[in-house]
Amino acid sequence: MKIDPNSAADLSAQIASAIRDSIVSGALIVDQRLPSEAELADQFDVSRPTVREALKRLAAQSLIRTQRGATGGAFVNKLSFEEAYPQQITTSTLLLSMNAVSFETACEARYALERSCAPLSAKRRSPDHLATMRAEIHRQGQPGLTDEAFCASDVSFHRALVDGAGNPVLSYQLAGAVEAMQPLMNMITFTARDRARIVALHTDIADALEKQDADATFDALKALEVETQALAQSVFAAKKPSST
Amino acid sequence: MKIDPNSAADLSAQIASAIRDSIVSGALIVDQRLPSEAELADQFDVSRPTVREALKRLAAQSLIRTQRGATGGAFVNKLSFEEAYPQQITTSTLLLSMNAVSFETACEARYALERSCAPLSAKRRSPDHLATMRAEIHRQGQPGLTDEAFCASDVSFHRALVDGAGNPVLSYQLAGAVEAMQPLMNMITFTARDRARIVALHTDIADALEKQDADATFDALKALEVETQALAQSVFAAKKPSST
DNA sequence: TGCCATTCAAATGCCAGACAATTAAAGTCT
DNA sequence: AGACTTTAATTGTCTGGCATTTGAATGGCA
Repeated sequence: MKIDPNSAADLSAQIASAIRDSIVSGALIVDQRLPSEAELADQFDVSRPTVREALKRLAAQSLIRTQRGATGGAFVNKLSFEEAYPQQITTSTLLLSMNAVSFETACEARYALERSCAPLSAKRRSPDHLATMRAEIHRQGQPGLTDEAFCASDVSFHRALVDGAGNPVLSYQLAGAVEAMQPLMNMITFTARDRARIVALHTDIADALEKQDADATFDALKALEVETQALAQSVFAAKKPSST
Repeated sequence: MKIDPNSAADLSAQIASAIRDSIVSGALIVDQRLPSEAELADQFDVSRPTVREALKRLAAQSLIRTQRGATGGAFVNKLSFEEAYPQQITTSTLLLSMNAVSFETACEARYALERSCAPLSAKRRSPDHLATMRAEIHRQGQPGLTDEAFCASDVSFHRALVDGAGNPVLSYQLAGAVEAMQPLMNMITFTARDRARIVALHTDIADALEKQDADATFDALKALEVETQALAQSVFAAKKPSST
């Protein structure tokens, strides 16, 4: 594990990169303690603050955790799906907002991914998942619900659908796509009529899942995408009544 | 933007979190310059090294970039898909290796996601994408190719398929799923017979895409998943000849 | 002996001040 | 006007130090 003091890159970035490589390659294993900051400073021939900056970089990616005290230090962190979710969501959200991704593109991706869960979820969904979906559908039908709360419930509904597939890798990947859409969805104002249509489609999905009918689930999701795209188009068209 | 000096959390983590929130919420916009380290230290009432640790955390997530010199400083970074790819891949790889995700689960997720690109890719794939896939297929047929090179070519092939859908959000999400599988695939040794079967299925996929036949693409991907799962099962069974 | 309080040492968290390196802008000379 | 020099601002790095946390060793007491 060596660094180049003459490189253009920051020393702390190089050190972080070296340690990261050791973790990814498996040279450092989970829960293994890294040398103390002072020892690392010696090894890399830099000062302690520089080492600390490197460690903070790794901590920001949840690759290590630090613990104070006598037996403390930096430890290789077991990256869990739970820890990775928020990062994935933050990154996805920023990607959408900073790259002028159209609603259409984001929506297309989201439903394409979600449909990929349909067959698995139809096969494996637990009664719990179904109950969550039914509960969210019920909430979505309540009058007086704000648009934000409606969207949040929508996210919960779809999370349950995705989690129903019983595949943590899928759930992780989908978390970004589904949750990152929320800011975009929040830009839409839902009329009572819109909500009724969406609730009806959600009910179709839940019914199909209850019957463990993969094809019907798939089709209902497809219908929901079409509905969502149409709704968005009409809302955006109304907001920006362009000339001619 | 305030922090609590009595909180249990590190000051640098709190500061990073505060700035991150400002970026995500849109209070800080792309390319906007943050106050200098000295000014931030004043504002948050901490020392400069502490501010620096916070900034390095944000830099590790590509949320800011720093520039030295007279007009330098920390700037809100426009997070691009290209920057986000490697992070996504690193995270996905670690998630798989650290959480004892079975080959079966990872493979299932990967192909489920990939199949979601099939209809779009069949519609939109450019001649370029097709050419890349054909080239990789040809490479995969070459004798003397190492298993690692074969797997790398496999990844390129599937990347082309995914990119063919022409949806950057999909490409981003899939990058993690496809590339993170590579270390797992590398554990498999491919016989010439295995490779021939895979190449045949790859050819089926390319043919279907060329004809813009979404259903055939979907089915060929399904067949490839079945083949891959069977292959992995036989390899793992051979490696671990359990008792009885 | 067994248990509890105390002390100790190791490690991270934080700070102050300083210097080096870089870079663009302002100033100066031809 | 253009090329060169100076200057100021900013990040990158180092030194040294103190505060805080925390587990472990120590020692006293029942």
